[in-house]
Amino acid sequence: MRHARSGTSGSASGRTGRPRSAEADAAILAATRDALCELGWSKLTMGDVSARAGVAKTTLYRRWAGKNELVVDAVAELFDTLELPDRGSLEADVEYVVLQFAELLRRPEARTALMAVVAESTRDDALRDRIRSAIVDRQKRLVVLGRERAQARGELPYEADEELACRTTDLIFDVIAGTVVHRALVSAEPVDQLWVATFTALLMHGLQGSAA
Amino acid sequence: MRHARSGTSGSASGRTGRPRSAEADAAILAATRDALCELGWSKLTMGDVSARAGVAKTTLYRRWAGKNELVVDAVAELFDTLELPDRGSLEADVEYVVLQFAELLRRPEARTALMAVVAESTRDDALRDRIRSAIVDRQKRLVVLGRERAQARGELPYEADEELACRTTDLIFDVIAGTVVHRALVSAEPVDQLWVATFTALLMHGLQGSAA
Amino acid sequence: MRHARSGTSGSASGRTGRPRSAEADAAILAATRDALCELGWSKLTMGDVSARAGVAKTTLYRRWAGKNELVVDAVAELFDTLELPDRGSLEADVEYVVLQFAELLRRPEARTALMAVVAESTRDDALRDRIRSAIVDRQKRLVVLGRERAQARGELPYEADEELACRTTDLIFDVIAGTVVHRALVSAEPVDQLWVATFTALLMHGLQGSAA
Amino acid sequence: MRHARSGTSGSASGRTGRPRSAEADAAILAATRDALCELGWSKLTMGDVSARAGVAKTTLYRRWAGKNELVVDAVAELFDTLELPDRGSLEADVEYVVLQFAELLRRPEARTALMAVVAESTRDDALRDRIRSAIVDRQKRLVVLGRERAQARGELPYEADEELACRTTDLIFDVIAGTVVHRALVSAEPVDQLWVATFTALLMHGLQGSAA
DNA sequence: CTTTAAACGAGACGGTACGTCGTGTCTTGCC
DNA sequence: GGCAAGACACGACGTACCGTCTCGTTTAAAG
Repeated sequence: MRHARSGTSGSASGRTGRPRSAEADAAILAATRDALCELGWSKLTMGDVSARAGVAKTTLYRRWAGKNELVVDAVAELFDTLELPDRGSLEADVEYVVLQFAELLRRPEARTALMAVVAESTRDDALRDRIRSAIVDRQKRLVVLGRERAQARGELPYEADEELACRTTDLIFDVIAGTVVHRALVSAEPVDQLWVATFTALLMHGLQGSAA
Repeated sequence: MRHARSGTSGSASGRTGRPRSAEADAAILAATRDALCELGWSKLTMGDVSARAGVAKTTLYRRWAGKNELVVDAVAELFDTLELPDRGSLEADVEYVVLQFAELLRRPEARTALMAVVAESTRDDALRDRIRSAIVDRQKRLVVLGRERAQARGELPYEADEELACRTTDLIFDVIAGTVVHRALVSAEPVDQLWVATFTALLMHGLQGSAA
Repeated sequence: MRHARSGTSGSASGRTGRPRSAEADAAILAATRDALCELGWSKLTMGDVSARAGVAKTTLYRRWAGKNELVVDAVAELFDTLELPDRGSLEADVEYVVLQFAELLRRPEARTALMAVVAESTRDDALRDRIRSAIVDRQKRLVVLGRERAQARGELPYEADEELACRTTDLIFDVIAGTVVHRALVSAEPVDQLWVATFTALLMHGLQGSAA
Repeated sequence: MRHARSGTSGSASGRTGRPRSAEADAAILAATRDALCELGWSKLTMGDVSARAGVAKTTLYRRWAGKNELVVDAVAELFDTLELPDRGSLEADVEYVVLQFAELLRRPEARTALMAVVAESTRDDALRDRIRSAIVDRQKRLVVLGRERAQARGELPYEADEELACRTTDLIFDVIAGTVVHRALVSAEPVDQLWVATFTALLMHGLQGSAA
């Protein structure tokens, strides 16, 4: 997750020399989110972040290779706050996760950063991998969890074919995340209760029809 | 679409002085797409575009306010090439438009630019409107057209409630465009025949279920 | 004397584009001398000079390759103010030029800059040439002038051997300039009336003895 | 000569704790001269010196306050190698010392460092004193020695006025050192046999004339 | 022997300046 | 007036050193 000499991190990272400040890491990521809110992606500068964090620019570059990597880590922490409590039915679970995701996308730091790093990742394989591991794959867990619950409830059948199940999970993830992002950022229309209900209904019918 | 004195453009726009070169406009937009391919959004510069187009920087700024506006116009031309020939059934039409859109998103100039301008638009209302009018609303016609054909074929019922119809169109547009973009750029997985078929099936069931 | 496209300077320098600001040149050189006085050579920065001159850093670098070249030009203007009015005798002329040179070396901008650029020039041939042409060779004129006057007065014989005359001129120049600089900057002792008289006496005896 | 806790230096300086490494001192000064040769004054860095000496930066700063002080000590060791064997006459002694000094100034570490520290000393009184005690005053001994020998030989009269003798010594020192430095570094001309002979002749006539 | 305290290597740290690049504006002179 | 050329003020870039600090380790003399 960090630049150079990370990997093992912590205990045995390097035996000699002054150890890296853990406070600095936290301060930098928080400062990055602050700056994203105030300035947006394109006007965020490394110098500004370092100043907000009360840290030297070199300290920043020692840990992250650039703005892209820094922002991915900063917003990944936001995405990790998403949860999926059991709402009693698949439909309710879907509605809940859609609303929660939409709420996250109302936060200015998430709005401005998410599309920007994805845009950069189209020309930077390392960045794409970082986004995938730090954000995408971690959130897929919500879909997996919802599916398992629905299967336990008998709302969805168990899928014997492992690979098919995986493809379905990916598809559902892309449909939910993609549609919400498009609605919120591209169409720039509100993700309100009515829209969520309509979208969830469409998705439920789709799921049940496909599963049949 | 242009900066200052645009609208009518061309012949009678301003009475005195040398008229603006129409060749320059085309050259600039083409050069912008070239530069997007080679350099990507973040490394594309106004100076580089002007040099590629064989045009002075002032000429560029006389027409567009900045990089954002220029790139929106440049990629909008790409999106206008999308078409929807009648494939005989709603399902076939959907598959076709999904494939065509995915193909567009394989072009490097579209990949890198689309997400980037959307990211910028989260903090720039004028830019959001420009994107909406130059790209989003123009492509919504494909959904409307598909719907009308399906209704003519009897695959979908006519919707009396105008506003409901509009909301449904928007939803379908967000689902298709959002899902494909997410698959292609965020998940970074291929949009192949198998995936398209699965996605279309899900969508068809969703539509039929909701419409019932 | 300048960076790039100088040479012919002025009229036909470059036909097209905005011409370089002559005011900027003067402001930069003045700002450089100011900064040398206040900060000294080692704490003078290009950024500070550009700020004092009310000019962008790029404007500075467009004209000079670096601090060394800039400072040479800035102090060269100081050296050009040296004059040698006819004081009636060779001895008086020598005393006058020594005093005037010592006075120049009391100016903080000259003290700090002169030795520094010479130090740099030991590893930079281009800089050495620049110092030679902008400062050293221009001041040698004072020695030549003093010699001619002394010959006209009959204080010194005319030298038939051109090359010998040249070597003598160089030697006298090194003796006067070197000794005064060493006294003022290395020994850091005052160049007062008494010292000048003693030094001049030594020099006059040396000249007459050698010439005999 | 050193930073902190020097003065008394050596054995009883501080009673307890690990004593400073004498090897480190020598390695650092040697590394400094090496670096001066390779990089010159302005590109010499404390970090580089410490690396060459196989020593931590802290070890370096524990002994010297900065680059200036370090370099003064490093070149002072060079100057201490100058000697003045009895060549039989004042003239021969002068020629010898001039040649030896010129030879020292051909060494790149001396060329680049000498002028640089003098330049710095114009704004740093402590540095000027250090240069004076470590270099200037120590070399003045050569002039004093030459004078005493000449007096013993009867080439120069004994000077009763102590203060006048001292002023004369200083003047001769400034003339010799200043002229040679100016010839070698500012005029950047070779100090060859012919030039030395001419300069020495001038000086001898000057001395004899003044002494009369 | 231990203790004790400074020296030592390594390297992270907050700063400052570097020299370059991109932006958007301006000033020329030619069309 | 459009336009190419290019200078300009501004501000961010990523790097290099500065001199200080914080670690863990080593080393000699005092107890």
